Amino acid sequence: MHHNLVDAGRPLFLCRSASCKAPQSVAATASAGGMSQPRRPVDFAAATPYLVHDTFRAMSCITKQIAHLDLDCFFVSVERIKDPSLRGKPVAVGGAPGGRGVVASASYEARAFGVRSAMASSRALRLCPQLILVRSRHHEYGEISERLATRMEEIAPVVERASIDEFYLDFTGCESLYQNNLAGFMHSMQKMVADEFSLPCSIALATTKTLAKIAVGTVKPNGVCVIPPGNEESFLAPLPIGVIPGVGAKTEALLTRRGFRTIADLQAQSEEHLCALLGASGGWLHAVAHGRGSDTVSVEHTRKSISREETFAKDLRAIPELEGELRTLVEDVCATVREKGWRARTIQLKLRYADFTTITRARTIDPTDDDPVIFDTVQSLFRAAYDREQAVRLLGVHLSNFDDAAQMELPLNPQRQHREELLKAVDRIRAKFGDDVIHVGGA
DNA sequence: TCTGGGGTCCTAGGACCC
DNA sequence: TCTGGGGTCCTAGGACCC
Repeated sequence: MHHNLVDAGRPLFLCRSASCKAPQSVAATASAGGMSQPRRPVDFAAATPYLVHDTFRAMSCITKQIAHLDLDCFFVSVERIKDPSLRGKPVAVGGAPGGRGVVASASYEARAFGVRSAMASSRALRLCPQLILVRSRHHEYGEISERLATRMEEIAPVVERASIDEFYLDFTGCESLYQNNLAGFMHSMQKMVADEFSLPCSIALATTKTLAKIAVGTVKPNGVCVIPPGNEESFLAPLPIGVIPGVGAKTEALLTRRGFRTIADLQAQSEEHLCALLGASGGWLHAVAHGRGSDTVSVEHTRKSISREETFAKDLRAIPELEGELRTLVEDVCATVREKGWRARTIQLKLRYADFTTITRARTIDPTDDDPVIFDTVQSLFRAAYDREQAVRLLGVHLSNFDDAAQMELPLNPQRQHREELLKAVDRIRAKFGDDVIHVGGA
């Protein structure tokens, strides 16, 4: 993702990425008409010789064919499978309405009332009193997303899981496997997702990831959009700059102040001018406005950080209580790290006060996955940082800078081995009986 | 309006090293 | 007496995404 275009009004860097919010304006999309469905499903094992052939072709001809598949209000759609009575109604999945929850996903019926994701649930209910709020079941959504990705890997050559509800598929050079009718195949794929998973989705096909993502936003929900090569600039021109993934509220405000409204306004500027405004990120923005950008769909992805945080139902001040919360967060996050077989080097505490000011404090130590070691570090960071005048709204523990334990491991000494087994056993007990039944003591 | 939780990436500035 | 230059690592903060 590219972020940080703007910091305190100053232009900063922008990196590469692809993800974006839904655009408001819908450009004429060159959807291929009269498309026929492929006659048979593609068997990729059998197709390998073609793939090799097509890969060479793809390398020599530059034009990519990248699809972006985006599940429409995914969490709500999953809840509607479980409870069909939610169909056609304003529904939001999210946190407790009485507490401090926010909306994670809103149905299009709810969006008509102005309900948006990340909005406080209480505000959503004021905007739409008949709104049905459903508690989020993230685990379930993750499993369905996983199954869908696996299914897509059977019918598309290269699949990147961009998020729980977004996927990129690279069809470059494989047109012949789809009867030279990729546009038609987009519709087949959409139908497959509807038939086999009961999930609505939107799909766009374009020459870069960023463009496909922008395009899909113009046809949601339940749309298909194909941008034929060569039509990138004219497609983008009328869209507002805010649809570009990486241009968030701050950057949009900065650009608006400078008189930019549509992507056409960006296209009219030289790269130098945009760089003068935004620093090096201006170059990236210039490329995206002209329909260029990241076109590498990559299959594998390694996590760079693992974190847990919790906003309390009521602000807390008592130190034993706060440290108890920290202990739970540490145990949680450590279990995940051990599951992966990793060890973290950088341990970060996050502290948000009642007035929403947020600080982070980090320390880098020898690689570890050991609860007490990490807890001691977090506790000392907390004791040094906590301003006792203020009540605490949120605490978080964030681990990063991983050493792959399997990779770096020298043979374990017996003590270390014993410790590993102890920690794993504790994880199993916690998983079975709950987090509070057992804690690990010092090494 | 009153702001979740999980991430990614980027910047600046300082420490430290050669 | 006035102050190099490049590189890397670490920390804090922030923009942005779903």
